[in-house]
Amino acid sequence: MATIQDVAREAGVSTATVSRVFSAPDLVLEPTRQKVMEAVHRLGYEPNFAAKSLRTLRTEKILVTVPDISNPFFSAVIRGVEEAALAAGYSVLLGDTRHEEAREEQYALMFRRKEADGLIFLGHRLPDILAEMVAAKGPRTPIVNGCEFRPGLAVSSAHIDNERAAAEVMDHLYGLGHVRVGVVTGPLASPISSDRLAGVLSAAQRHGRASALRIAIGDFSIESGVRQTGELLDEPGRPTAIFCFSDEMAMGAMEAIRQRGLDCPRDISLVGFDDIRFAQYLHPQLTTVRQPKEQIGHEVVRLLLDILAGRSTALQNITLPHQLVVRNSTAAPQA
Amino acid sequence: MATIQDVAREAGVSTATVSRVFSAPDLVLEPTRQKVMEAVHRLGYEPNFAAKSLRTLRTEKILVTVPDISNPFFSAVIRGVEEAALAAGYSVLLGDTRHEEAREEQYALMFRRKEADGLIFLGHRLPDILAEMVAAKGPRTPIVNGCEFRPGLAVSSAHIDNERAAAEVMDHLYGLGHVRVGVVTGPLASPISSDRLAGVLSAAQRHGRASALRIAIGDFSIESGVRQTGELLDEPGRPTAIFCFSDEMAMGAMEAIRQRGLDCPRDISLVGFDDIRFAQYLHPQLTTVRQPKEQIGHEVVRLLLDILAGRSTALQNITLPHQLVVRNSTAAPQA
DNA sequence: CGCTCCAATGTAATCGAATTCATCGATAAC
DNA sequence: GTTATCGATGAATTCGATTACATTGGAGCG
Repeated sequence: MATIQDVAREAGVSTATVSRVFSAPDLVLEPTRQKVMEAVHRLGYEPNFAAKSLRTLRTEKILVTVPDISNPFFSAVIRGVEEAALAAGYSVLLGDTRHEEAREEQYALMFRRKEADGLIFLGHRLPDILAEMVAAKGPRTPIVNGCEFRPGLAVSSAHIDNERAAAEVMDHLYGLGHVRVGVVTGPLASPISSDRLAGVLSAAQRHGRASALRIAIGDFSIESGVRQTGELLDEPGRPTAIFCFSDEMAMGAMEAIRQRGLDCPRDISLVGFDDIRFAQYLHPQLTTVRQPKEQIGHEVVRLLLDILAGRSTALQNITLPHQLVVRNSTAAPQA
Repeated sequence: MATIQDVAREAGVSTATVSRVFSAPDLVLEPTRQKVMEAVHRLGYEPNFAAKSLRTLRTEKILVTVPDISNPFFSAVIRGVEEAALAAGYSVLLGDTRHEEAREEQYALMFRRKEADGLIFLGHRLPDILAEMVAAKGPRTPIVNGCEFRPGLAVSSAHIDNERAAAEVMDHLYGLGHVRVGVVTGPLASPISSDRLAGVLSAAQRHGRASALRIAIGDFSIESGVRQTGELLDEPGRPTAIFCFSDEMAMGAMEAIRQRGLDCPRDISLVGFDDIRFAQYLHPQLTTVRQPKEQIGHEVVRLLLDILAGRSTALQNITLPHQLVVRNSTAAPQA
């Protein structure tokens, strides 16, 4: 591969001029620029990334860690991230942490080695190494959280109001006349689950139905949806409605409902969360909470770019609008 | 951030020794190593990636381009890639090309700038820049193709026997007694579609049913599944079975079938392709062709690592086993 | 005509780690 | 006791691009 020296020699100019042709073309005379570009094409020159990065201390990369790429919710957020990043001239380094702390730490090290200019994490944990960086540099550390919001982390973030969204789901179900409602949460360690659960509880109390509430703890997977919903359905005083904290668990819930010879929504109403793109093609079409997935991706990148450009000084925790999408999986309970 | 010089000074040794502590620990005496490591921890030193990369000409990264990450089939393959890459000390740079040539070229340039040691592309197109590299360096170019196989590209690859898999699907349908079969393909520009179509045609001819075959061209999306299946169902001489070249299109097909008041599998049998993890949770559970998604990811990384390590000299086009998974969406046609 | 100023370009230092070659001291061999 | 050998470490070069600073030549002005 040709280097900048080769191009300079070929074009009969200095390396500085060649460099300027790329980074500040208006500083160089048109005929010179042409000469250089010809040499560039003749040699098939492409600037060496490592050299450039070493000199400028910039990588033009954003590291994004995600608990599970195969989850359609996250892949939609990532699409948004990629889109916004690319538009700003950054590319995306993707890390699937598989919910494992060891992997999260591995990617944290990559970031510390300066393999990326900024870090976006879509989970709820911040590895110690990064927490130290945040403690040291404050809100100007180029680390941003997406989808979740944990005030203690002291990083900017973009997310929906999970508590309110969950309360709205419960309002919808109680409004239809349901009394006994079963809820399948995600792991309660994540704010995404605990916030939603808080919304569920407050709505239940407001409606005077707290004692008829049944809670099961899932892990956002289809399989846990099958299992936990199954348990809720098999208890005495079967609920007439199930609220799962993810669409995937709701898919599992549908299976559990069918396995018991029940019908959704006739016997059991079902609500999911996220509005992944498959939700409207399930049968019955799933009532769920739409998260602005791409928009979360865009916002999170915007927050990060503001930090990188030195434009932002204070933390920003952005709440984006969600929407309860009522489809065919919810109905009034049978008389 | 501390540099290797800082560590050397702190530990009272030369930079060479510090460097050796990391890259060749057995060349340095234990007490020295300890001294260095203490300094490393005291300063929180982490080698600068760009500097290392500039010197060694290696990035320890693999660039993976994929037509669409939000497609569960691809995200499963990517998981396999990530797993194998990480195990070998590489990290994954992910590029979502969204089926757009412009983006494919953008990532091709990244590769040429040496931002990654190797490239895995999961689509069917190889940008010109890369084709030139392959032409120049031959089979030792660290570029590998996954999922698809186009002999003309002259790169190693891992994939299933799409033609045979499609033929097996048709055998299954004809075996159940179906005569009029509708097929929804993907874009025929990709071998993945054209190979499967070849399998469909040969099976149809073998069974003497070629004239009862109806072909519609989709684009692998749910929406195109709804649309194309709809058209097939509305034609005179409605097929009794539909074979979609992806599970997502089959989800769309289910919707089209329901929209017309028909029942799957009673009125229409349905077969998908890929066996994404949602396939078994659809209702009815989807009969489909299982691709060894993670394994494709593993193999493709293995092929690439062989090239990078100089172990392989010739092209390798690896065919992995697929499996027809018969579930509830296929049945004998009504009498 | 001589001086200043500026635009265009060149020279050379620099980024941080890896690595070649040199050095030093200790041990082994004769 | 001298010298070859080897193991551990250091000094200095290198990777390829960016950029501060230096240089050159021509335009503009008095």
